[in-house]
Parts: sequence; structure tokens; C-alpha cells
Amino acid sequence: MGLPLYREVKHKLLESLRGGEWKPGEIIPAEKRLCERFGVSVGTLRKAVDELTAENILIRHQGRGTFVASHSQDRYMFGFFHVFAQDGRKEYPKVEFISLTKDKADADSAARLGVKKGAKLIRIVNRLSLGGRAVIIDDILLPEHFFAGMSEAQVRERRTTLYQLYQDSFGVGVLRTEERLRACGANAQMAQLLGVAEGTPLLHVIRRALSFRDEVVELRHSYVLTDQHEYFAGDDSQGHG
Amino acid sequence: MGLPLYREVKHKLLESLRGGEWKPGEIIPAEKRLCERFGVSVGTLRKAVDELTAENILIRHQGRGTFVASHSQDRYMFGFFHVFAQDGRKEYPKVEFISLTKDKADADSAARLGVKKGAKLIRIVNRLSLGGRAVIIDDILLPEHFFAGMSEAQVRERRTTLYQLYQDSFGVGVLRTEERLRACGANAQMAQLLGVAEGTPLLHVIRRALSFRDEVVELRHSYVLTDQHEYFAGDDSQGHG
DNA sequence: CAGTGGTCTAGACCACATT
DNA sequence: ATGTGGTCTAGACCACTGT
Repeated sequence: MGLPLYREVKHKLLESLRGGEWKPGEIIPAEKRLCERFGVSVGTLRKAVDELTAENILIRHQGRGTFVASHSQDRYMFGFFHVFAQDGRKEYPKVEFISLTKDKADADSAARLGVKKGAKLIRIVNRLSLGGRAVIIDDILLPEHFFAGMSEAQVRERRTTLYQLYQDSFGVGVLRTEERLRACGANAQMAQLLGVAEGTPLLHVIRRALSFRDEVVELRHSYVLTDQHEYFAGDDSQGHG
Repeated sequence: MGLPLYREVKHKLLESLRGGEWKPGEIIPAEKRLCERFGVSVGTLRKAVDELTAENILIRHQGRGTFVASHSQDRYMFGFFHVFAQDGRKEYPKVEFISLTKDKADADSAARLGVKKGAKLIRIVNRLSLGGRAVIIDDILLPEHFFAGMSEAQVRERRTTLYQLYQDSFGVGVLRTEERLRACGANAQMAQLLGVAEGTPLLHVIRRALSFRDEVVELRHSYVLTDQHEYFAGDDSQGHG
């Protein structure tokens, strides 16, 4: 044992979520129901749910209910997109599809994705603009076994974020991401796509997107032109009232 | 009122902290005492303290007591230093003092520090090494009114982190930081200090360090050589048991 | 209105650290 | 043994949302 009761409850909730009893966007039973189901008091149940909301797995709405987190335009903006104009203005990027190809994992991609070298990948390249100017190249690598049958049309014609596409069309929910940053010089292709000279310093963001089960679902290399923009690394949640 | 009781309690605790009733590193009264003092129940008091611990303002130790957060080597490593070897190894940087000079705020520094253009600054330059190799140049700008009388000897001979020096010698506690990242090419001085060619792409980290009262206490430009190292932007706190 | 999450209480007992 | 924070209960009432 040794495990606090509210942790056990949390694990039982996670099991139900992983098992698909409640899907992204759906409501989960009221606190009172869950208390009866698990045989605990409100305070204990709430502490379990508190932790799950802190981890962005559940979302509470007073008076309405508690919901399983899902990907929306807002959540994307709030939690996953970190590049802003230097003056701090927030703006949705305009996404321009460049290509979708099949590829195989090289040593670096294999290590970061947790697949074997040579494993089949789908590769998507996008160009993102902010304030009417090309600022970011996204080079996205997806293990094919999560996204079998993904077509160029699907990606090109979507009217949502990629993460919503993963979720809605492939049942792959991105729960959290982990980013590592470096600096590099623009190669010929990036230079051309961004309209800058070869060798221009770019911010290189390496993002791994993780599922519920902590599988690496996407590896994304973003190359960012930072002469007029900045990447924000702040703690998301601060309550300094 | 409209403000939940536990928020009021939190604010009262913050006032006592700001007023200096309890100083960094000191213990605060036991929960029972605080309950009596504020006339609330344990649960309510705990909820207030919960938020303050989540914000790294207080630290609880079961069986010992609750303490005001202070800067230690570990906390520095855990919360403020984000550059690691590519393979993920954590390592304390070796810090080498380069210079301490007096300076005046240019437009950019003034804006980021929240002082007037031309305000007096103290400027410290350090070189940091990881794995025996120079990897980071820190260019640190301090508003002089927070750090009057800071001497080169003080900075050169300290055996602690800078943030501990700020706290112990000037009563300036760094509570949280906010970082923005860009890419740039090495200028002549950086190139020389890092032993690379001029123009080499560097990661440029712009950190603002904030006090209790949300004053900007330090502006730090870090220039990082990322051929063998990466900057980690992950959420610190994750409890995926 | 009924149902939901949000706050709050007054106590109990447990786990841990220090004396 | 004492004092600390950590967990848990069984209720109560409030604030918000939808019908």
C-alpha cells in the first residue's frame, strides 16, 4: 500500500481515461457519483481531480461539470505555441502546407521518437507566417504506425490544428510536449522558404509530443526567424493576484 | 468581498513575508498557530499554503515545518539553469568571472528592466563551462539602486550562486524568472570568449529575474553554444506516477 | 428549479523528524 | 514523547449553469 487514497483514486480515473470510458471533450460523472463509485469522501475525490486538472488532463467548469481535455484552437495557442512578436502581441500563425512525404528514421530521429532506426515515418513540412511574414518552418516527423493512411489531402484541407487532426482522425491525443532549443544557421531550403540568406541564425526548437501513455507521437523541428520574434519559455501557470 | 477566504489568508501571509516578519530560509509558525491567528480551519489554511508552495514561495517539510524559500545550489540547478549536454546529463557549470563595470541603460535594457533610459546599471560578464568547455557567456545587467556598493571582489570571491549573493548581501530575493529566446551570430567578443568563429549561431536567452514585489531585479543575456548542448523548456513539475 | 463544481468547517488519525 | 505536516471524513453552504 503506502499510497495515499487520493493517489489510488487518481490512478483509477487515469485507467478509465486510458481505457476509453470517457473520451476527449466528454464530460465525466459528477463528483458525488465518483465519490460513491470509489467509496471516498468529496475532499479526497477532489484532491485526485485537482492533480489531474493541474496536469491538463481534466478541465473543470463550475456549474457545468468536469471534462476530459481535448485540443482546441485556444488550447493550442495557450499551451503549445510559444513564438510571439517581440512586443509581446499574441497572434495565430497562418499555416501554409509545403509537403507530405514518406521517410525513414535516421539515428537522431529514431532516438528521439523511441523507434528503431529505419522505421517508417511520415514527414510534413509547413511554413508559418506571423504578421504577414514567413517566420517559422515546421519539419514534422510522425511514426507511421500511429498515423497509417494519412494523406496529403487530409493535411492540406484540414481547418483545424494538426493536433486536432491527430485526435479526431487517428485517436491520438497529445497531452503534453517537451521542447529543447538550439541555434543553427539556415540551410539552402530554409533560407529559400523564409526568404533570408543562407547561414542566417535561426532558433531551432525540437519538440516531442507525448500521449497519455507517454509514447512519443510526434517529433517536430521548428526553425524560427527571431529578428522580430521571440520564443517565450515562462511558466505557464502563475497566480500572482 | 467576493474573495475566497483562503485567498485572503494567502494575501495576509504574503504581506507578512513582504514585511519581513519571516525571512528567506526561516521557518514560519505551525499550521495550528496560523489557524488560530487567522481564525480559519486547517483545510482553509492549507489551501492558502498549497498555493504558496506551488509558487515556490514556501517549502513544506513533513515533520519539520514550513519554510520561506531561499536560494540554494540545488534550487538554482532545479529551477533556473536550463542548459544541459545533448545526452541529458545534468552538470553544474564552472563559472569564470570576466568583468564588472558600471554602465547606463540603453533603450532596450531600460524597457526590459522597467527603469529610465540612462539609469545607472552594474554590468557583470561571466563565462560558464560545461564538461571543461566554454559554452555560455552571461552578460548581466543590474539596476544599481538594488545593489548599491556591489564590488568586483564580492562577485569574484563569492562561493555561491549570484542569486544567493543578491539575497544574502543585498536582501534581494529572486522569486521567479521569465525567459525569452532568440538566435544570433557570435560577435567578436563572444567569439573570442567561446573560442569559435565570428558569426557562429548562438542561442540568445534573455532572462528577467523578478522579486517578491514583481520588480525586475536582473536582466541577463546568456549566449549559448549549442553544438553539443541544448536548452530545456519542459514544464518543471510533472507527476505522472 | 435542479445539478454542478467551489469553499469551508471541526475534527480524527497517520507519517515523519527532532528532542 | 512531542510537534510537525499529510491524509481523510461527513457533512454544510455558496456560486454558477442550464432548463
